[in-house]
Amino acid sequence: MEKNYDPKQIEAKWYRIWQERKLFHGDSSRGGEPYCVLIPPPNVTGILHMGHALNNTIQDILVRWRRMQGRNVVWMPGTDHAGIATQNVVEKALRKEGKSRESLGRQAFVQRVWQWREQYGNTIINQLKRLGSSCDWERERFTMDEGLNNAVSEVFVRLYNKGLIYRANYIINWCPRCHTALSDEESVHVDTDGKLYHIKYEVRNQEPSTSAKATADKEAKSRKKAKQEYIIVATTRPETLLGDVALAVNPKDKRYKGLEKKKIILPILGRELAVIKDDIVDPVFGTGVVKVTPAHDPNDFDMSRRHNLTPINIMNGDGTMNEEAGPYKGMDRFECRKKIMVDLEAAGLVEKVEEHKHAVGHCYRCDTVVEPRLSPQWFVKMKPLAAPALEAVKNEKIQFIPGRWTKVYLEWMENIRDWCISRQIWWGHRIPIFYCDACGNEWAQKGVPTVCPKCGKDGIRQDEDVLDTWFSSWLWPFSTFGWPETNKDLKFYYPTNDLVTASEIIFFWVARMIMAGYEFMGDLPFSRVYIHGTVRDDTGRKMSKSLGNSIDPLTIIDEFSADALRFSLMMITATGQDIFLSNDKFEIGRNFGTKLWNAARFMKMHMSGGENPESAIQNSEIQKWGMSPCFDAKLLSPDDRHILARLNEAIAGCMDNLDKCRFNDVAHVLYEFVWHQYCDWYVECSKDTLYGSDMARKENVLKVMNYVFSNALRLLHPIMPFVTEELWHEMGYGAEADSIMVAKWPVMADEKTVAGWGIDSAIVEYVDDKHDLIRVGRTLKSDYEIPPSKKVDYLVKPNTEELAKMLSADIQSVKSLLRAENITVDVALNPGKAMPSGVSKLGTIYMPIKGLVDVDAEKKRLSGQIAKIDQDLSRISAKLQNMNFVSKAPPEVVEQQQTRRQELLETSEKLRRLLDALSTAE
RNA sequence: GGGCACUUAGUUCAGUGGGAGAACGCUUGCUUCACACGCAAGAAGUCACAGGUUCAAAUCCUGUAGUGCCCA
Repeated sequence: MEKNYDPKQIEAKWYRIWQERKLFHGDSSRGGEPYCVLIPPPNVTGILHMGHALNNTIQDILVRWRRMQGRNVVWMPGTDHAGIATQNVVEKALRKEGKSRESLGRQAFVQRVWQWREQYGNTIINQLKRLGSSCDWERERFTMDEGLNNAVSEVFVRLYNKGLIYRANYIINWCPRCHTALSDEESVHVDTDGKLYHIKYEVRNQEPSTSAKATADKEAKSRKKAKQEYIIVATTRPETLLGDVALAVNPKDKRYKGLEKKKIILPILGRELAVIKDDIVDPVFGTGVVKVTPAHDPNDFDMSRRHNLTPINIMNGDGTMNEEAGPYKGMDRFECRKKIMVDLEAAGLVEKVEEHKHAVGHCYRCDTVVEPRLSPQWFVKMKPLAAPALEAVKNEKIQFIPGRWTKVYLEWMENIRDWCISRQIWWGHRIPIFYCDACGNEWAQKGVPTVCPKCGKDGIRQDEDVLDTWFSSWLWPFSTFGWPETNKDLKFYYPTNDLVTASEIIFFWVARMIMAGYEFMGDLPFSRVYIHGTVRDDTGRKMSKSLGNSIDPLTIIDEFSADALRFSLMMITATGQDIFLSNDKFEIGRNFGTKLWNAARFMKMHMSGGENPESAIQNSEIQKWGMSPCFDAKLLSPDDRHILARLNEAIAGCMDNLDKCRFNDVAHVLYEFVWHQYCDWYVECSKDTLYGSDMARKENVLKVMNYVFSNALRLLHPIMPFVTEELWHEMGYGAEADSIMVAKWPVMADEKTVAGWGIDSAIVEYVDDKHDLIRVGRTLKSDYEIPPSKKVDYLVKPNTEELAKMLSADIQSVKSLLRAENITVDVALNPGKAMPSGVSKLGTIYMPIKGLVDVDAEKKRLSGQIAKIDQDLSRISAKLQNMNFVSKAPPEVVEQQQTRRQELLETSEKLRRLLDALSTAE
């Protein structure tokens, strides 16, 4: 074995073998207990980023764990056609060729997108494989494939016929760059520094007049007489005033009493505006008067419907002004904003301009400022669908982890708004609505009709729009299993179990899947939703390509290995908290992988005899050592027993934390166990035996090591699949279980077994105390600047006769860890002369040194320790003297404090005695 | 404007009623026969602030300040 683990070839090799052996594949005919996870389908345009890496590592951990537990597992993979994003990518490529989608035509364009997908659409899938994701690739789906297409039409037709899909002229979010409607969720609000423009609208007194001319004359007169009257209207988008049809005030606002009787003149265009009263107007905002622009603002649109006003659309789909904008026709919306302010300024109609922070909608695909726009679109009525989905979360049939997301979900569901599902693009599921030119019939159906079902004529057209991509994603939990056809797999794996995703798509995806699950399957789609955090850079910014602060997971895999990436992510990812990443954090995983590797190398070395092959272990059963406890319980040393006890704890910790999705705790448990318990203590303690000549003991220790190590490998496998598989075979365990992927998940040894191994709390405590003794002994050496390799003598005075006996029988390991020449163990020890000493949990340890002891320095050292303990001691004593504490605190807490006080007292006393001894021995 | 998080060692973060923890970094020593991607020893914190509840608060409650996110 190499000194350092080289993951490159090894990771590729195992992934290939796993796939060849179909270890990722689940099949309902195998029966058993199903476990199913659905991948949040990444975009076909996507490339793997840290968010994906985190998301998929978590899923892979769950899936590999359950597989090892013997569950019948499917991790359903696939990609999402990402309508707008993909269309954008292909249009960009076309532009480079000097073409446009219009010049190609719809059919050719769509064909071109398919070509693009064939060529590049697998990028992210291949990247997921490098990460080690054990998806059931035979089942890979695409939201535009035939089956899912079928599911989408089926759902559309059903909802349409149920009256839950309707078409309406409504204010939607319009992206002038993508040239399509967006759902509310796709318009991302960004706090923006804008301006609040206060504009003067001319007020004229409304007079009963018969002719416009007479009015005009009178007005001309009155204008001469009195100074002009104006009303101030505040707006953030002055260009939209061209589409104003009214002004509105709050009916309770006394300042504007009677205003409705007056006539307001729209600046520039000179249109007459009505004044309406509406509760929605906030009297505190701006001047309390708002302009009403129904075609360009959702609130204004609602008002226009309440007050029967006709909207005026002033903009084209590309964000330029149309003929209704008069002199501004053809201008871009932002250019128009500038120009109109210049003109208003010139006319003296600008009262003031204030700085104003407000949230502006941006297209989530291209970041263009979204324009509210009135247009005919298709919507899904969400209220009826929401009811069972709300109920499921309320009564905890579906659980969010962490639980706080429950509120976010309920909040959104309770105020759910209809879902705009039509998009004015070409790449996507075409809306299965047909129109008959002859009889005006409109209907929804699957497939392509040739004649109108009503009149039988053939002049029929299909709706031009396509569906929102999420309209196919929300069916993912069952469409991927072949719905609407029923089949064994669908029955077996649905409802699925855990969903792992980010908070960003709770509304987009999670909520809608729950609704679709109940509507179309009559059952929930999954029972747990684990929401992980967002990956940020180390300054807290979201990682994004445009900021250039993203860390490419593939670069990390190349530099550190996929295992290192996965393990590091898990170590630093607290449940549901955001993660702050920087490159050096991945060293954690790499170093840990190397540690594991070397631990295996060490064992192998001793099994094969190392430099003396003739001392190699001769045992035909050697392959089985990892699989079951083959060691002789009678030959177990305290250290053996201790590590076996710790293994049991680690198994319990992993199980418990995996169950609760506390992945960082799983990683910490394993890190602590493998590195500190196993490598730092157990392996070090065992060296004496391994390098010794007692072959029976040596073999027994190796049996324990193999047993512990193989369990550790299995516990680690879900997090670090590659290195654990490699070591599994390297250690020969593969002869027993073909792949660690399907090796048995470790279970705790039961009480009887543990007792049979001679493990009890006393032995575990003894070894813990022995470690403490060794630590204190080492500190003595270090404090006296004695090189660790220099052999010295120690004297130990154990606390009890019992401990003395145990330690004497076990002294060899202490000797080797302290690099001691000789250790004298004696309960009655009383060294007559001054020497460095320390107090451990097991007893007092002395280090006789040649030459003079610096008594003052030693006194200072001990005094320092005493001071620290006395501090603790006085705090605890105060507590125990407090009658309130003693009477009100639970007895076990009081008892615990008393015990602790006793321990501290003893330690303190021993230290004082050492201090005294220093003085008297002089 | 509403909601949700967060504030603990130099840094990144765990901890959630009874002895302040980890990793990295730092200091010192170590070419100890698995591993320098290592070993050993160490230094390092008014647990944001102010009140309250409690025998007991980093932990629960209220408020303040700052940071971030989501929704309108």
